Amino acid sequence: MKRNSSAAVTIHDVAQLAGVSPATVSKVMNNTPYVSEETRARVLAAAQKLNFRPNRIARSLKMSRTSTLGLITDDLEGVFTMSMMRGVEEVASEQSFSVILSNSYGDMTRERAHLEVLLDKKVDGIIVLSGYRVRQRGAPALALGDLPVVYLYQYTYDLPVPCVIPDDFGGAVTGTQHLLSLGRRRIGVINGPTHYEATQKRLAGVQQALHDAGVVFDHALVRVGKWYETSGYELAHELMRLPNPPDALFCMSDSIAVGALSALHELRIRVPQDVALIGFDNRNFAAHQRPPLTTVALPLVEMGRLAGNLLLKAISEGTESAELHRVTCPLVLRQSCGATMT
Amino acid sequence: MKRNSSAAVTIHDVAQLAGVSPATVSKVMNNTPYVSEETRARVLAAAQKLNFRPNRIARSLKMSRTSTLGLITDDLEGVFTMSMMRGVEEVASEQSFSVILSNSYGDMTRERAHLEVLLDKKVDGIIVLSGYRVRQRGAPALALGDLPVVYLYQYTYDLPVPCVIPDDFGGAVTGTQHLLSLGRRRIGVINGPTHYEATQKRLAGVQQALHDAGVVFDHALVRVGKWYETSGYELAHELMRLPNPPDALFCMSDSIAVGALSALHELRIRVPQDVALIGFDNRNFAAHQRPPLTTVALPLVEMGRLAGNLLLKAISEGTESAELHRVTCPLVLRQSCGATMT
DNA sequence: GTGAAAGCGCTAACAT
DNA sequence: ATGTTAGCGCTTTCAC
Repeated sequence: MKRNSSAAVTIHDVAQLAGVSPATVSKVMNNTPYVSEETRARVLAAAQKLNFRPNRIARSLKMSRTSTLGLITDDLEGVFTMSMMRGVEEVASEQSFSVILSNSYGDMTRERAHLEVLLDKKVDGIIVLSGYRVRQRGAPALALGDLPVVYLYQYTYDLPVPCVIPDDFGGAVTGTQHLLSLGRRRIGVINGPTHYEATQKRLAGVQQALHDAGVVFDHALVRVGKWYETSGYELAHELMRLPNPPDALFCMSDSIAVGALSALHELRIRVPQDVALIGFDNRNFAAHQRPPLTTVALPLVEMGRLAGNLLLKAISEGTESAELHRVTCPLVLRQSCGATMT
Repeated sequence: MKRNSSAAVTIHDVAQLAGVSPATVSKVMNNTPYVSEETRARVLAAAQKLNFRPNRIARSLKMSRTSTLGLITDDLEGVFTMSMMRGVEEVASEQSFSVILSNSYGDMTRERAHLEVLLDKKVDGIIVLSGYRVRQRGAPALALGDLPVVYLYQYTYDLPVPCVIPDDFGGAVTGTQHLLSLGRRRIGVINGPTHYEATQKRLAGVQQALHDAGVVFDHALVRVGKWYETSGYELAHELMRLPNPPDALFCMSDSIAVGALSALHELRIRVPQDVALIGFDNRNFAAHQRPPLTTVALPLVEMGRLAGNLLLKAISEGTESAELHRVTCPLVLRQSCGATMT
């Protein structure tokens, strides 16, 4: 077998073998109606025999559609990025679209360079993804003309494009209601840095749920730190040292919750009997804690899927909606709050 | 501005404006020598003015090279996948290659489908990545002809392709030597499930290092469990209950180490004073433990870079080496072993 | 129902 | 040093 055995079999070869014209083969391959059953069969047989696979590049050049999406992220290391990408890839491949992955590191020069390549390669649309928590940002680093775009885990007012973010507020409401339903009334909150929008939305959600339930919100029970374990550990200690300590801890990240859990263990405070503990994010380690961590999930895969679908829709329909989609954050019930298991 | 304002400006338009032939424009754009400085300047100016960007699809069709890599993974959720992808993306974009991302979920039917698309889209090469710990596997689900391929985080003997995996054995040796250098002699090992190759290599590494140092290896100090926190917690308890307990714990994943740490805290055993603790993987939570976890790093980004470079090299040189590359796992010094900090 | 012809935007001999 | 020509492999009017 010679080296270049892959010497492309083309539509011509098939045509010749089937005794028809290339045009007819094309019609058959694209399931155009009005081809006689008989020729269709002959062509198909020939294609099969030659193991013919249409050259998508040639097709793309002719049709100026590539069935390819660009996905550009500012963080190809972050813990949230991957699940969203997975969602995008899922819906894309369901419609036999491919996705080209680019990492800008949050650097506008790199973003522009990548966007240029994506434009040159004629992708049919682009998803601009942020790996960090929800943020507002401006237009892409390069004017994209009328190429469909959707923003994922971030939003913009500088461009009329669909944006997909989690409903942090609603998630916090859900988590708080859960705690409330379990009879907890003094709910401590360990939050992340205040400059994140998520931090504020989540705190607001707690307040709202408390208010709706007629429970007074005690500011003394709120602590702000980093998103990490160490913060959770220290701040849980602080909170439990209070004269009138909380009977529940709502940690605004699972990492914080794990740190808090460690503090609670150290203090011989039982979870969930003495203090109910709930996290946020649903990272995969949450299931492996003692006790397994109840948490409000970031619907990352769903968000990715939604973004992908919005983009695909924009591509096929040629119209975009500029809506801000907030995806529901569902409660994931495990043991750290003491609710019955399903 | 009309909707289809992006009405592609082509090489013809530039040629016309510059008053030369399309061929000349092409030469200029591709930096072919032997174009007079003067025309080059004129063409460049025209291109600039029209904001001309060559259509890579047309170029690809003509040259049958796409400057695109396919990356197919069996796990677009796993904790190791992302960093490797990042490495691949890095080296690819350094050479202005794009990478198309596909997820097979480890399913051969899906793998074949994705491979077909990648072939149809004429990618220049393919990386087949496993997101789970090192494994041996067979050929791709579809014959790839002479398209360059490299295996990442897995290897095969069914195909003469380069494979890139971490040096688990060497990493375990390094970790053990570190413990030894700190005066520890009774080294407990908490390992993952035995059916992983990594599990065996790492244990072998510990034995080797012990042997080299003339320290006898005590089988009673080895425990096998899952890769998760809960396992680490339970097995650390078991180990510390021993009549003659270990003075160091080598946990073969950071998750296990975190669980073990939790057990040690519970037992009021000080880390590192009473027991030195070392993990494996260098997950990002390792830095946020109390004390921060010393660990043997999985060189995932490096591995991705190497795989990418091998593929790029295979593409440009038209030749592959079928070597098995084991990438060194470096020690990441933090506080859980008591070594001086740098 | 099927085929001939033109062309998507580019590159690469080859000629000049 | 520059232009002419002939495709790359496919789709798509438009005849027949």
